[in-house]
Amino acid sequence: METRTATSIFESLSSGWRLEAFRLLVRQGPDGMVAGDIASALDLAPSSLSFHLKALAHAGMVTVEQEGRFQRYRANIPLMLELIAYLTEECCAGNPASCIDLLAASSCSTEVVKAIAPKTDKS
Amino acid sequence: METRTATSIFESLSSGWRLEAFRLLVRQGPDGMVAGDIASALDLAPSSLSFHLKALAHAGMVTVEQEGRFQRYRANIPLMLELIAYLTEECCAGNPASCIDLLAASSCSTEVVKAIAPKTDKS
DNA sequence: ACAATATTTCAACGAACATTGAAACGATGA
DNA sequence: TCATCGTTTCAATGTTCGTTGAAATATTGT
Repeated sequence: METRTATSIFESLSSGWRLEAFRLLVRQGPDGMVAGDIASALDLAPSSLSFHLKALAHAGMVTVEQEGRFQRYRANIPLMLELIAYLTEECCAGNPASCIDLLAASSCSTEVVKAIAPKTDKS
Repeated sequence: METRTATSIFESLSSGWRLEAFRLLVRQGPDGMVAGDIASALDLAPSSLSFHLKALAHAGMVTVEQEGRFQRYRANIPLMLELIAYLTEECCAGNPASCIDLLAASSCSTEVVKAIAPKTDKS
């Protein structure tokens, strides 16, 4: 991932409204949400939400699909994970062992470990 | 992690200079770097670098320690991982299976898997 | 075609950010 | 203590961001 891409994503997540909108869409998963419902959920003016969704879409963090008279937005999970990889790869490169130890404390890694653990330990 | 904390961090990483500085410090690991060396490495005016380091420090992404007449900066790796956990926990909560599949494709998770794999498989 | 609905675009205003150079601060060594 | 070095602070400037309300666009149902 290029620096410019990463800064664009970070900028898109640097607003409270945009971060809440993105996390809301992450929670909805593949179903996504239409603009009006997002605006209602966040209690934000449609005009302002559109501004923020456009910023998220420009950064690639959400996708939009026309659905009748609605616009359905979805979180771009793969890109989110690319961003995480971008941040962590340098850490791992430097001192993999300590980075892994720290990652083990994160909730998502915990999920990963739980998914892998059964193969390593029966207890 | 609170939304406000996360947006503060994202904002701190939304500038090219700050992202480069942070990644540089991540690469240096526990050794960190003094301000002047960071300025040289990035070819940035000391005054401007100070502005950006202050922003990173305010967000908690770097720590600073006086060392004689130098100021030594270090990346706050644990906070970076907390941020990753903040982003990924919602994803995992919704549909753990697909989130794990996607995580497996990320470079750092690859490192994690490599670290765990030997316990699970001798090949 | 017309009206209603969903959403975006636009202009304008105020607020916040980034760069610059000069000045100030604090630590060091002669 | 004096000069020097490393770094930060400050003020000024130009740029970018966020909200608002009105207008425009696009889709649907009558």
